[in-house]
Amino acid sequence: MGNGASGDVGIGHVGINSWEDGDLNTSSLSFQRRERSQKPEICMEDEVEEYSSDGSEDEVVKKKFKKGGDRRKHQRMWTLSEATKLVDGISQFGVGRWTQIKRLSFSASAHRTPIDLRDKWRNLLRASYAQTPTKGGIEEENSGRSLPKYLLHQVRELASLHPYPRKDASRSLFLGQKGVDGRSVRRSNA
DNA sequence: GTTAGGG
DNA sequence: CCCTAAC
Repeated sequence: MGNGASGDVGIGHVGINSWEDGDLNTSSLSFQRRERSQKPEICMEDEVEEYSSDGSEDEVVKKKFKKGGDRRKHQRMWTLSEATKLVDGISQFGVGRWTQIKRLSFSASAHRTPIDLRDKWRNLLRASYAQTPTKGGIEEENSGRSLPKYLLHQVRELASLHPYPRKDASRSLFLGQKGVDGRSVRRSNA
């Protein structure tokens, strides 16, 4: 718990993931690219993306290369917990508040920039839009690879509720009102 | 500085 | 995921 970032992220499986928290930014103008796509390639036997099955968050790079198929250089996989947290954050503050969401809901995430959240939301929207065609004849049933139905439903609700309310982020919520923060939407920048 | 859109 | 443009 050296950094305030580590709060709920419980990675107790492997002790190699040290690149969890701690902004290792070079603080320079030249290297603003962080160390994305350049993660320390630790060739371990098998790095499986496994969660604690219930409440523990997940945080592991998609580097599942077994003994026979070295497939490094992959992207990060957004998991259900992250998608849930994203949808949850949006349900709390509203769409288009990535910076705020990242600061509150993803404060423990070293990676995933506000832009990343928006990117994932875009993909989620695409999935929520391409679902439920159970009529007509085109059955694009989920191959079980996509997100759960309830998640898709939440995404659809949020998308239908407000595309991107640049006015207010609080109130008008009923999906999972966990406690609307009293912070005004006037969070100007530096 | 942040959000939005496209590659 | 990364870059660019607009707000």
